[in-house]
Order: sequence, then C-alpha cells, then structure tokens
Amino acid sequence: MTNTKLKEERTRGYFIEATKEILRGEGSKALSVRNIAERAGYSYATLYNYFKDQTELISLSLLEFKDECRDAVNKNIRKSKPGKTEIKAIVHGYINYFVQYPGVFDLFYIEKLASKKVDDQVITFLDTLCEEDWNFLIRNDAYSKQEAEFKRKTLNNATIGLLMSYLKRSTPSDYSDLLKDIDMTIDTILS
Amino acid sequence: MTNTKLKEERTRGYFIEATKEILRGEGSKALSVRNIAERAGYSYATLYNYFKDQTELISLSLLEFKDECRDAVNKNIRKSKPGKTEIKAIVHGYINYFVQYPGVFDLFYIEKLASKKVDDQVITFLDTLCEEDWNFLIRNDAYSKQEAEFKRKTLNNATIGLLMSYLKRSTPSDYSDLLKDIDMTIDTILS
DNA sequence: TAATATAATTAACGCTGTTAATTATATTTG
DNA sequence: CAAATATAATTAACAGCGTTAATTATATTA
Repeated sequence: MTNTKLKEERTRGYFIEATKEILRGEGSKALSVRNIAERAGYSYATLYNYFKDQTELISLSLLEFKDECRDAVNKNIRKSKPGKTEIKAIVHGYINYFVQYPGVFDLFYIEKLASKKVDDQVITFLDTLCEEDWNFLIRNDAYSKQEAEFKRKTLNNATIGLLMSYLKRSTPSDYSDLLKDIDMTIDTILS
Repeated sequence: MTNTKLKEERTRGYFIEATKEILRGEGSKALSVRNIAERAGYSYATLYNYFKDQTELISLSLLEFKDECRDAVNKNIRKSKPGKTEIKAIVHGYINYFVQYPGVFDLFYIEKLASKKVDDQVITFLDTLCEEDWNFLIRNDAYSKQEAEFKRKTLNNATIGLLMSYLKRSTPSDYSDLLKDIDMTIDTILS
C-alpha cells in the first residue's frame, strides 16, 4: 500500500470509529454528519471526501458491529457443549450484547440499510451463530431436518421480537424478567 | 358542547386525519409538521394552537389505528370457531393489516412513543386480540394455564419478529412465503 | 361602528444532509 | 531553495426539519 493510500485509510478509520462510538453510546438518534466529523477531528464536509454519504458510514459500522457481536457471543460459550445448552448460551450472549448497545440493535433490525444483501446477512445473524448446534441436534436425531428448520426460524423471530419489545417498549421492564422470558421462549420452542 | 368547542374539535380532527393519511400512505418517514398542516389546510404553526407537539398527534393517530386494526381483524374472523383455528385467522388478519400499512407498523413497534402506558397496550395488542381463544383452549384442557401463557407470549413475539423481518428487511421476499412462514410459526408453537 | 377576543399567519432560530467554491497544506518540478 | 502543481480540508450556502414569538386577519361583543 502506498503512503498516500495508507493515510487515506487511516482517515477513513477515524470517521468509522467516531460513527461507531456515537452509535454505541447515544445511539443512532444522536448520529449526525457534523457530530461524526467533530469527534473524528475534521470538518463536516471533509467526510464527503472519504465517503459517499452518511449511509455508507453506517453500513461500514454495521459490518464491524457484526464481528464484535460474534466475538462477544463466542466468549460466553467457550465452555458449553453443543446442542440445546449452547443455543441457550448463544441467545443469552446475543441478547446481552444488544441490551448493552441498543443503538446497534436499531442498526441491525430497524434503520433502512443500503443493500438487500446486508439485510439478509443481518436478519439471519443470530440463526447463523447457532448453525453448528442445529446440525448437531439433527445428527443426534433430536429433531428432523424440517423440524429443526421450523424451530430455527421461530426461535430467531421470537428472540428478535422479544428484544424489540424490551428495547423499544420497555416490556418486560426489568432485565431479570427479560432473561426469564427468553428462557421460557427457548424452552417452549425447543419443547 | 359549545359552538366554539365544536369548531375546535373539528379542526383537531382535520389535523389528526391528515396525520393518519400520511402515515397510512407514505409512512412515518414522510411525516412532517409542514406536511400535515398543508394537508389539513392550515399553516404549519397553526398546528401548535391545537396540539402540544408532533408526538401528541402521532399518539392520537396510534389510538385510532388500534381500533381500525381491531375492526379489520374482526371482519376476517366472523365465521371461524374459537381455538387454534381462530388464533390462526386473527394472526393472518393482523399480519395483513400491517402489510397493507407498513407505516402503522413502525408506529406500533418502533417509533418512540409518549407514555409507558401506550407502550404496554401496543406491545401486547395482538395477544389481547387472541385472549378469548386462549381462555377457550385452557377451558377445554388443550393447554395448562402456564403452558398457554408461555405459548401466548412466544407467538406474540415470533409474529412481531417475523413482521419486522418482512417489512424492514424484505425477508421473506414474497407475501406468499410470509404466509407460509407464519403458518409454520403458529404450528411450531401450538405444536 | 368601535373595541375586544380569538384564530391563523409569517418570521425567526438552531438543527439536519449535502454540494460548490474557496482556502490551506503537501508534493513535485525547475 | 523557490515556484508551480496537486491534494486535502475548510467555509458558505441551500433546502429541509420542529418549534416559538411576534404579528396579522377574522370573528365576537359592546
């Protein structure tokens, strides 16, 4: 990489990092071009010399958040065994991540995104994290292939629905109740 | 009601109706104080002589949409018998309403609302519509009280999650696939 | 008809995203 | 090293947003 390109990449990094900080902290509601630029140490118009528009910056942040979320979840499940127990641990970690960063939840599931491709990746992300465990359960004849597919989709949607309910409508009102509800949901679906 | 109060109520009605029209049509993204006022036939500042701010207007619209949604669902289930079949019909009607008016879905589940009280009413609305059927199933020993409570919550969350996936992330991409998914969801949960 | 009360309006403020024109800083050339 | 060029960063501007205060138009009462 040439020296010029390196500097360019660094500057881009400052803007992306600033965007992520705001999204993690105050959330997407507080995000603005001027806000990002100030935190990155540049004028607001400079942003447009490095990015097409604000949505490009948001999309790039989203991709990095996906990795961070996966890492956070993986740290929690290092010790658990494949199968239902691990699915539970993954869902717990997933919920925990978004409770910590509600602004990232908005990004994942609510804000209008750039491409259909990113949409698909995001909406099935929790399910992707559980993939190995579902295959394990099928291999061990806990569920048929079709049964597993149904339960996967249902668990994915129910978890997102519950998270939305908790983050956007404060229902349930306590975190401990949220944990009870998610356990109840998993048990009901995995019956 | 005095003559003055009557006129005042009518004017308020024009603003509310204008708000609802925009939300039903272009959606909450296109909503603006100037947009509402123009459609109502007034200047934008006149709105503030009748409402505290834009969120009051949105909350009032939400309450009316709740009634409209209930009516739309009830029309679809006039003929069905209580129990699982009717729950299916109610969920179908519910989904159908929001597919028709995606902007109203945003209002119900995403936009920041005024009060916690409205939040609670909205987030359990689908579940409320199914209340009689769940009681019927408990009375007929299809489910225990606790079983029913778990399944109720799970169905509610899974339906909202699926709707969000469809409306905000275009997944599934076709309406027919959405119907297949919701049937699959109901069957999986009601097992 | 004149005075008063009420309704509706325009002007203004500080935000927002984005573009064009301008200034400051590096880099290359003579 | 100085001058010319290329690149980076900035300010100014536009049209939109929600909201408030001051002002004008309209209706009601004396």
